Amino acid sequence: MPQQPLSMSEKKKQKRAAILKAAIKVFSEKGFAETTIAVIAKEARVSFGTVFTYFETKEILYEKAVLEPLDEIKPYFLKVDDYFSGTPLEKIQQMIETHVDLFSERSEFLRLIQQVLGRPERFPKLFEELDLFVDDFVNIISPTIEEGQRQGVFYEETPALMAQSYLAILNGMRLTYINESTHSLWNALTVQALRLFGPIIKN
Amino acid sequence: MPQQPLSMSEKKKQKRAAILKAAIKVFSEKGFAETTIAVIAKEARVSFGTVFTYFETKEILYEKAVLEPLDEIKPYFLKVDDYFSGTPLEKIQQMIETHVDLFSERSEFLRLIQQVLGRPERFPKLFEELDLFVDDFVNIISPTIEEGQRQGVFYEETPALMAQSYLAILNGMRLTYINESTHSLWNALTVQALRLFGPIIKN
Amino acid sequence: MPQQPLSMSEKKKQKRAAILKAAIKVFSEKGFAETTIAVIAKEARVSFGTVFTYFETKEILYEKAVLEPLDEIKPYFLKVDDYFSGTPLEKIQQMIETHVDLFSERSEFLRLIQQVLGRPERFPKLFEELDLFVDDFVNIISPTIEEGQRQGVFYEETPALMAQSYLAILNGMRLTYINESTHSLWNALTVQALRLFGPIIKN
Amino acid sequence: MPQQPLSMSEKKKQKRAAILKAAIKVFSEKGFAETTIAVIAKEARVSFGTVFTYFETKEILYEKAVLEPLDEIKPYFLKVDDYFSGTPLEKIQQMIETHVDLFSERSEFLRLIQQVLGRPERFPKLFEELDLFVDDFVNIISPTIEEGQRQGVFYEETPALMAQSYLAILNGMRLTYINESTHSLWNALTVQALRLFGPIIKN
DNA sequence: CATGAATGAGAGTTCATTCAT
DNA sequence: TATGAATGAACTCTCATTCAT
Repeated sequence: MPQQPLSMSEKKKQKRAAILKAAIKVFSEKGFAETTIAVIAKEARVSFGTVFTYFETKEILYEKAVLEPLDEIKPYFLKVDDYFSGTPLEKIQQMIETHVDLFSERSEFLRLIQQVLGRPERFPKLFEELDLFVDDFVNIISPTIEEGQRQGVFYEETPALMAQSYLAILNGMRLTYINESTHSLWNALTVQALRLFGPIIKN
Repeated sequence: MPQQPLSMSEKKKQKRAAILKAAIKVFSEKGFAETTIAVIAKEARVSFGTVFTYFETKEILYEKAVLEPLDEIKPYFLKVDDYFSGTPLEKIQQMIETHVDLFSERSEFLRLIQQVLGRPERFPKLFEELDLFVDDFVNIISPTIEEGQRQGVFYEETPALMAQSYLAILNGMRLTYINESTHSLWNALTVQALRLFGPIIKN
Repeated sequence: MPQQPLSMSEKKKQKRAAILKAAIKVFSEKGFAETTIAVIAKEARVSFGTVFTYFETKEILYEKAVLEPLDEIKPYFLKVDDYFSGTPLEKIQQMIETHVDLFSERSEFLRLIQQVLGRPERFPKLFEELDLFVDDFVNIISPTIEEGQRQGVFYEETPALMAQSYLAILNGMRLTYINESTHSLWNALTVQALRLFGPIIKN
Repeated sequence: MPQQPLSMSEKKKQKRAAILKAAIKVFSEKGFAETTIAVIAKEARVSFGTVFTYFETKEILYEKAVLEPLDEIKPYFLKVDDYFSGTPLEKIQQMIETHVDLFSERSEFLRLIQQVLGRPERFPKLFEELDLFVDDFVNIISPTIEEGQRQGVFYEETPALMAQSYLAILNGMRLTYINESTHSLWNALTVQALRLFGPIIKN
């Protein structure tokens, strides 16, 4: 019986989640302007009025649809030491594999981020958020890069630039490539990303 | 009298060019959906009715606005031997510098390409065009890469992948970085791009 | 135990009254169309679902919200002999003072009535009710007017018209004036209203 | 031929006027909130899109629909000396007749003004306008009232109050009365209004 | 050719009302 | 009985496109 109110709010949470999931899907495919609330509602199997019950405006829904996936991938970028271990080279290698995997399985992440990066004046708040995320990533990853540099396996480059060029290549990975699940392609891309850090000879 | 129709068509060409230029600017900033013909017309200093005199629909105008810049940058990707010379390493280095320069000065190129790449189902024709462009680039650049590999200065990687990862990092370069005209940043990015081809130690 | 249902219905009555009071306030300020049930509910400190428990539709709630204040002021218009005494002039003078006071303290009365009078086709039932009220007032007040006429202190005018012009001036009193609680203004207005009945020289 | 451009703008003016006329009609009947642009468009026999060609928003259209009639009636209130002549009593009498006539023939004036007066917070700009209009009227009419007072035919009352009570009775005149075109009723109302100024005995 | 008025499909948003809990 | 989530009709406003001038 004490679960009763919980199950109530549980149902609401589920519906909210369903709408958000639908929004992420549709927004990532069609962008903000060409997405209609009606389509999101249909995808979420609710009436379009219900969308407004959970999200006040389309704009707010978009923000949530961007920030929620961002929060989901954040740990894989910011908790490097929790997820990856070994030598700096090994850690970076694991990280890259994880990131490529992440985007290959949930390409919406990439699309939404690209949409925001392409329109900084249109989505200033979200852009700012991404900017901070980049800064955080740079700060988190720098010590590992520096250690690798001391070990002589990474280039003597400012860690910030190395991190940013890595994000650039990640970001620039074409969704069409990504969605092709040819493992050999991923491996190759991973190696190429790694080469931004140090001179890697595949064996 | 025979000049009359010529000067007329000259005037018309100029007007058409003004509209297209305005369209490139506005589309690159606001994307297809959030751009209105009225704004393009204002930017081009013509009435919005005139836009339709030169371009049948908004859709067609967008196509031209994407393809024209694409044609403009094509030579710098496809006529590698005309523009760049020296050893493979030198050629690739010159090429990268040229491309980064190109995007840093006219970031609309990058924006428009990213818009199309982010919506392949929405702009199938344009996407196809970009796809062909990538293929062409890969074919053009491969001999140079292979020669570099034979000389032992480039990684032993399939040239296609190297070319594609290069395009990825170019594409992923953030417009905000790009627009900052700090030369040191460009140089650094150039070096990082070069590292996708071979192990480069800055001196 | 027999009190239980009584106290229950007491509680219900209080809640109903709270909602009606809130409705009167909000409807008088915002009119029918721009009032939302949600705002009334908030004002009454109940959930908006509860409003529908007590009043089937917004339309019905509006009717009650108009008629209840009307019933509240009715005695002051229709029970002239109960409230006022003395010569016809004295009675009318007292009446006017009472009416001006009434509207000055609870301007919602005036607002709601004006809303209905301004939209006879929209609120036919309520308009009819007001019409009957006017007729009743005319009938009630006529004997006093006629007596005053016999005494030579009132104009020789059809009592109906005198009553109606009096209602007109009452109705036309601007709420902004009314809400300013300068007593001198009220007195002056009272005198002016009185002058519709007979030639009054202030001393 | 020089008329050509004139006739163009003439046509536009006519269409604009048709829309405004329709707006005045519908707004006066249904109020702001319950009026839809579609109905105004239908009444004006244009597509509803055309309404927005001439008036940016519904709000702006309402403002024009209130202010234009106001401007139309203003002269009859503010140019007293141009329209009326004779003794103060005669002038005021003519004025009242004119005003009652005005409202009896174009009752929209009255309705629109009442709507604004009933919602000062909702229509602050329009309310302010009406306030200024009242002030102007008071200033204009005061000399005539004062002269009448010197002649002993008007009450010794502050002219401002006399003017305001006159506006009150005008404003409070019920549209149902007004629209009944029984001349005897108008005459009677005119006399009653006059009695706010001085003790009038009908003969 | 150039212009911009006219049109109406289509989108976001509001809100009365219903009804399951 | 009280609540508030769900619904969808209805409204305002935008804007590509057409076409008369």
